[in-house]
Amino acid sequence: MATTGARPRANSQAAEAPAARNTLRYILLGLLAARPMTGYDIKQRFDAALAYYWNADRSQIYSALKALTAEGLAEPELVVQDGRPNRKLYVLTEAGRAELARWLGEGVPERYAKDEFLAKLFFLGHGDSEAARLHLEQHRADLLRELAHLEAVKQEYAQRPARRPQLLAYQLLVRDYNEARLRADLAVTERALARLAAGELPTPSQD
Amino acid sequence: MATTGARPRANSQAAEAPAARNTLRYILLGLLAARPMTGYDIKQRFDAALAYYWNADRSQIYSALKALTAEGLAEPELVVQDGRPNRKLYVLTEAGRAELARWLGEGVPERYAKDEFLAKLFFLGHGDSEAARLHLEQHRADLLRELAHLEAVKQEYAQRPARRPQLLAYQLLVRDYNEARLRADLAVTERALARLAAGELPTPSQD
DNA sequence: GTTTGCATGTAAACCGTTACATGATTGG
DNA sequence: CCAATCATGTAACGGTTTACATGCAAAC
Repeated sequence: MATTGARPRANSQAAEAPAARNTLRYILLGLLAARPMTGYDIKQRFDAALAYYWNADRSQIYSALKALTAEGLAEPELVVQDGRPNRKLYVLTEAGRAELARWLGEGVPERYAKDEFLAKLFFLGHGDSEAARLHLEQHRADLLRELAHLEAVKQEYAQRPARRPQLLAYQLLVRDYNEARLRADLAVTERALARLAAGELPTPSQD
Repeated sequence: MATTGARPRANSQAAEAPAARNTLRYILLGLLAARPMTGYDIKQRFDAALAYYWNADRSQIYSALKALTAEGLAEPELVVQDGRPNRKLYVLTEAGRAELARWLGEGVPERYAKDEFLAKLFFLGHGDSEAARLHLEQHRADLLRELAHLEAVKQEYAQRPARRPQLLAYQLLVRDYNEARLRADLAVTERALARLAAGELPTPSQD
C-alpha cells in the first residue's frame, strides 16, 4: 500500500542475536554488580527506579536468580534472620561480571516498543469523541503524576552526594530520557485536548 | 531504600482487567473495522504504520485471526486467485464491531514499557566510556533514520486527501506522539554526546 | 483485628518469537 | 539463475503474567 514501504530496521553493532534476548538476566547481573541483593530487594529496585522502561514479576526474578546460580554467574548466601524470613543474598561471581561486560559491549537491536495507549488511540476514530476525551485526560493525569514523582525523586537525590559518580551518571541520563519523553507526551496531549475542545477534530457524524 | 517509594500506579477508568490483555486481538478488530483484510495485509500494515508502538509476527496474526473466527467476531472469505496463492479475507461481524467498541471505551492500565536501550544505558557506568559513546551514537543514528522515514511518510500523506477524516485524525495524532518522542530522545542524546566529548561524564578511573 | 511489609517460592496459562514447510510468479 | 514477493500455516520454545501457597511482625 504505502509506496514508502516498511520502517527500516537497524544494523546493530555486533550482529549476532542468537535466539533469546533474555534481557532480564542481564539486568539482574547489572543490579548485582553494584551490590549483593535478594530477589525481594531486586523487585523493589525495579518498582522504584527501573519500572519506566522495564519490569519483572517476583516469580520471574526468583527463577531467573536460580538460573544465574546454575550457570555459575551468581552465588546465593543465606542470611539468617529472626522474627522475619531468611534472606538469600545473591553475590555476583567473576564469570557473572565478565558476562555483564560482554552484554554492555553488544549492540542493542532496535526492537519495537509496545504501547497500549497509542494502540488504542490509533483506533479511537471508530468511537465517539467523548471516549477520546476521557482517554486523553486520563493520559494527561498519568503523565502529571509521573512527572511529580520524578520531581520528588530528584529532590531526594540532590541532598546526598553520590558514592559512585560513574554509576550514577548513567542512571541520571536514563532519567533525563524519561523526563524528556514525559514532557513531549504532555505537550502533544495538551494540544490534542485543546483541539478537541475547540471542535477541531472531526466527529463521527462527518464519517 | 528510597523513601519516596514505588512509582504510583494508575487508577484506570473501568477497573476490571480480568486475566489476559490480548491487545493484539483488539488491534486486529480495529484494522478489520476499516476494511476486510487478510493476515498478509495486516502484517504489512503493522510494518508500515503501527510498528512504532506495536507489532506482531505473521504466525501470531494467523492464529489470532483463527481465534477471532472461532469466537464469531470475524468471518473468513476465500478469494480465489490464479497465478498466486488464494487469499483469506477476514470480514468483521456485528459482534466483532461491538467488541471493538467495548474495548475503545475501556481504560488503559498504565503498563510499563520495555526499552532495551535504556535498560543497557542504565548500567553503562560499569563499562568504559568508549562503549557508552558507541551506544549513544548508534541510538542517534536510529533516531535520525526514523525521523527521516516519518518525514517521507508525511510527504506522501500530504498529497492525497483523506477518505475518512475521522479515522485519519487519530492516526495522525499517534504520529504526533511518535514524532515528539523521537525529537525528545534526539535532544537528550545530542546533549549526552556533547557532555561525553567534553569529558564531563565521569570515567571509570574515578570510580 | 485487619492490612501492609518482609521473604520465598511453585504451577499453569498465556503471549511472543523463531524455525520449518510449501509453491508459483515477477524482477534483477 | 537467484532473490524477492505473494500467501498461508504448524511446531517448539522461551519469556511473561497470574494465581496459589505460607507465615510472622509491625503498623493502623
